[in-house]
Amino acid sequence: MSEKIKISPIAPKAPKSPKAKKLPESTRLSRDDWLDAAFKAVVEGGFDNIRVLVIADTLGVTRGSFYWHFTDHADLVKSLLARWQASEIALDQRLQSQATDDPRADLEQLLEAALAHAGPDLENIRFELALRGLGRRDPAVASMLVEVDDARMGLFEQKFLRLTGESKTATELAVLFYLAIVGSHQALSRPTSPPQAKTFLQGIIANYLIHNQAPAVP
Amino acid sequence: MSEKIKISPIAPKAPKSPKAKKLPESTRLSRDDWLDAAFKAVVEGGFDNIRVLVIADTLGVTRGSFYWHFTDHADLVKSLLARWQASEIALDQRLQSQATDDPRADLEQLLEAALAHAGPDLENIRFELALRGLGRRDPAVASMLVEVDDARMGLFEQKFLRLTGESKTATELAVLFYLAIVGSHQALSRPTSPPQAKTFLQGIIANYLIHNQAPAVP
DNA sequence: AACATTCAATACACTACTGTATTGAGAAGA
DNA sequence: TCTTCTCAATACAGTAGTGTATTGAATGTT
Repeated sequence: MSEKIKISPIAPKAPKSPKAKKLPESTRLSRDDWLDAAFKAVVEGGFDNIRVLVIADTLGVTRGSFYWHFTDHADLVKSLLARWQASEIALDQRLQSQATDDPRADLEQLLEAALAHAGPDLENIRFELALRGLGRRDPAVASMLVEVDDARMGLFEQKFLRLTGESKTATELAVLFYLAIVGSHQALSRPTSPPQAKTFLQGIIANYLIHNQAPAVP
Repeated sequence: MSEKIKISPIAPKAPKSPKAKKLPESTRLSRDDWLDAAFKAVVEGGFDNIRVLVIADTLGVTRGSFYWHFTDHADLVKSLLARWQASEIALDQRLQSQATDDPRADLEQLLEAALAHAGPDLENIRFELALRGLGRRDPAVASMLVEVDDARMGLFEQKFLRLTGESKTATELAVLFYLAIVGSHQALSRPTSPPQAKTFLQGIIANYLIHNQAPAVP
């Protein structure tokens, strides 16, 4: 019937920018691909490093893709946080279900999970630290972190309670245990941190806080 | 002699924007005023929150002032880091000079300094955490932090050595002590952290790591 | 084949910054 | 008083980013 008159911007000459860095060169992108890329951006430069233009570049697409999968920048961040929290809850439940009858062994496993769960290049640790940084500015993030922290603390406390039989002591040991873990995250996330650092710290924490090998001092 | 012909931009009508927030309304600004303001910006939003336009606003001046005192944005950041490092070294030396003959008392004082040195609204702690965040992206900052950390560790180690008499144990206890302190920084810097949190954590650390009150567990 | 869906490219309008160059005003010295 | 520093205001040019609207190309679906 009527001829559709369409203004076309310019000729679509360059079909792909030749700087696509992602290996799955062929397929289209999913929402999770964007979340993965955003995760990496956070690991490398914190939450302020989430820039859709930049991430689009690393994915080898334009922002046209982004605004298809997400309504806006805030949506991306929110989704990323939600995904992290869900995976964190899942991890906690998995750890809880793996409890044995030896509280010390359980604590060792929890410690291992907290430090070794690091993932390739300490990704998870670095992400979590960045998240804590965000929590210092954003109350909503802060309370999410409190939830996660409390859940973890609950696990620790439970184990220490079976170990000491005394509630107050168990709480205090769990707190100390958790402080040491968070401190380790900082230490391990330093760029110069050598590979054996993890084993070193893990050994110290296990020795003194799980196996109570503190030296007797007059 | 010759008449100087000068093009004047527009009439300087508004002498001050009416949103000046700083109290010293009258005087001119010094380099340190800018550094103080940048410090606060970091405390509130990390190093990415250092924006000269914004800081100029909070100081009630324009960026004209900034580019008088600093060559550029990087200069401001560098100066801020240098000032922090210097004050940190000074603090360490002061603490070292205050040593008594009781290592435990010394350690308590070091712990107090590490947690209470927080300053108003935990400014110092929050700044240091932001700094660690920056260190994760910037190798130069990272090595500065390693220096500071090593100096502090040295103090701790020295005290624990006098306590235990054994080098390896002293190192390990010092590490654990430091991990707990860094962990405490994270915990205390949470927006919802209650005022008694500091005393609580401080008590636990002192009890278990300085006074060795770990419960005997079979 | 016709059509609809899904994903991506482009252009455009807008905001928030940095850095530079120039000008001006006030204080301090001569 | 005249001049020189010192510090700040303004205008201008440039960069980097968001968000939106439109178009286009593949990939199903019927």
